[in-house]
Amino acid sequence: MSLKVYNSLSGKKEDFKPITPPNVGMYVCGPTVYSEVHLGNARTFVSFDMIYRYLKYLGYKVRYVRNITDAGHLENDADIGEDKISKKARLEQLEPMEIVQKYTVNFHEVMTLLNTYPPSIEPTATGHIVEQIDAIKEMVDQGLAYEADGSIYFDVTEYNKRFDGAYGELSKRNIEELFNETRILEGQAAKKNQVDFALWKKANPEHIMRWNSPWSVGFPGWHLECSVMSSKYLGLPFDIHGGGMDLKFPHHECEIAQNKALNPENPVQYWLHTNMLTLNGQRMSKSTGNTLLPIELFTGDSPMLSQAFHPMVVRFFMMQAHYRSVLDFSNDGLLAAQKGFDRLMKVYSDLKNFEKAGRKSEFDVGTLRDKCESAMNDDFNTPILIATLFDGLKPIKSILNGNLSISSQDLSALKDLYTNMIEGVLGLKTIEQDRENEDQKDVIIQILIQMRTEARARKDFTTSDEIRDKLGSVGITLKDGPEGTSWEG
RNA sequence: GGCGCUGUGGCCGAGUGGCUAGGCAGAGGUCUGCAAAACCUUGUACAGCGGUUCGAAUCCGCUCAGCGCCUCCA
Repeated sequence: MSLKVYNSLSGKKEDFKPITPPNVGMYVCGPTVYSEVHLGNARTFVSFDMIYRYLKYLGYKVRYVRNITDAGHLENDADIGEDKISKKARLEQLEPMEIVQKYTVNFHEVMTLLNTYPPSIEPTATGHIVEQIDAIKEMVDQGLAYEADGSIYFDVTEYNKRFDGAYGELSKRNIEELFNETRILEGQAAKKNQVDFALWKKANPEHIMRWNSPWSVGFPGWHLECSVMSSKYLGLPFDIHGGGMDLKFPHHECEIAQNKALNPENPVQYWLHTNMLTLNGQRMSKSTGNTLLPIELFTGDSPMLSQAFHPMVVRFFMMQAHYRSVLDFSNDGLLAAQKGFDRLMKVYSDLKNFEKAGRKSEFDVGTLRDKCESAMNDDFNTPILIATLFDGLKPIKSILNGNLSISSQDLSALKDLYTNMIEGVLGLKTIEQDRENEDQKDVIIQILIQMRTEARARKDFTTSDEIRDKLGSVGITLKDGPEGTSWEG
């Protein structure tokens, strides 16, 4: 069975056929680095990281391009629009590139904690001003963009005439209605039409991010960087373009228009969009205080959380939902995910250390692998993959305690399967403890355990229970098993 | 108002025209001085009302509820 992906452009699941196999080009819209990366961003990039990982698992050679938007992101589409980066810079009294640096570093830190691979290329908008100016010139020459008061706008009406009403093909939007919805905004008379969007904006005197261009000293429009950088590094057409659903319109719609203006064929084969994330059932919003930063999740520093959650638990939680479904973050959901994650990883880690293979196999690794792969081949269905991995836990436990025989060949295939799926595809890794600290703690607790064992041996349960209860009150749980007592906490 | 999505057992969350999702919690059992842990077993759910069908939670229609996008957003 081969990979199928849901293409937002057609609204259907389609067979995935790269243009030049085994190479795959994938472009994902990255963050605008003007504030700390938030959970929704993180989910999108974790989703595409999983997609990247699975494509690699299938043997594709993937060039994964994810941009950093560090300029040109307008606050709104009116002429009074201001660049997000420079606005923040004025607020914080910093150089614009200082803001960019600060939040780029923050973004990378969070992505590293969530165990995502870095993209193959991570281009910045400010590093491609020349290319953007060239693209604008080309569009002006073709009559698909016009100048107004030092700024350049894309002429959507003209584009639609030449491309058979293509504007709106991705977001399924009716261009006529967009025209009718025209609102009168102060100071935006320069545009011929409300739906036209900026390719170049003339900078106001107080605007501190600015570059020379043939038209004015200014900065590029937001949508242009992605068109320019995706085509520069992946060529046109390329295989996959991804991003959050909220970018479908206008951002991706505009990207398609720009790319078609520069090169008439469809720029992208498969458009993949990840769904949004809610927090306690509501959309995240700074104004209502319903927000959560990844860092707050990892440290537990939020009134919404009862405890800290390890980045791997967060990632596991995300992988338990399909990337095209809305995912609701809640403390209870994370708590349940943590338990499931621990159970899965415990057995997985025991499996890795298990060496006692038998002569024949009573367990069919191939069937399990097929199930894992068909789950992922069906538009990257990670919830099914995880369910399948859990299904495998029972026979694995039987193998571990000697009730089920497995050949050495199958044992290594089984280990490979779990490693490939858990670490490779899902991008999960075992939570490593602070070993040194743990060891010291263990020595102390072992002494108490021994005292309790002695008390129990002489049936002095008052003393033994006192030890257990006092340890319990500081969060250490004793577990009596057939091979003695162990602890957790 | 426009476009789109969702409504699944206590909670989270897949899927599907007839065949076990899975996780968490709960219940029963094994073990144990007791407890915890661990292990084993266990749930017959799919918003409501109509319709199509031999058969629908799965397809169609309506109703109700919720959500997202439509302005910057991943």
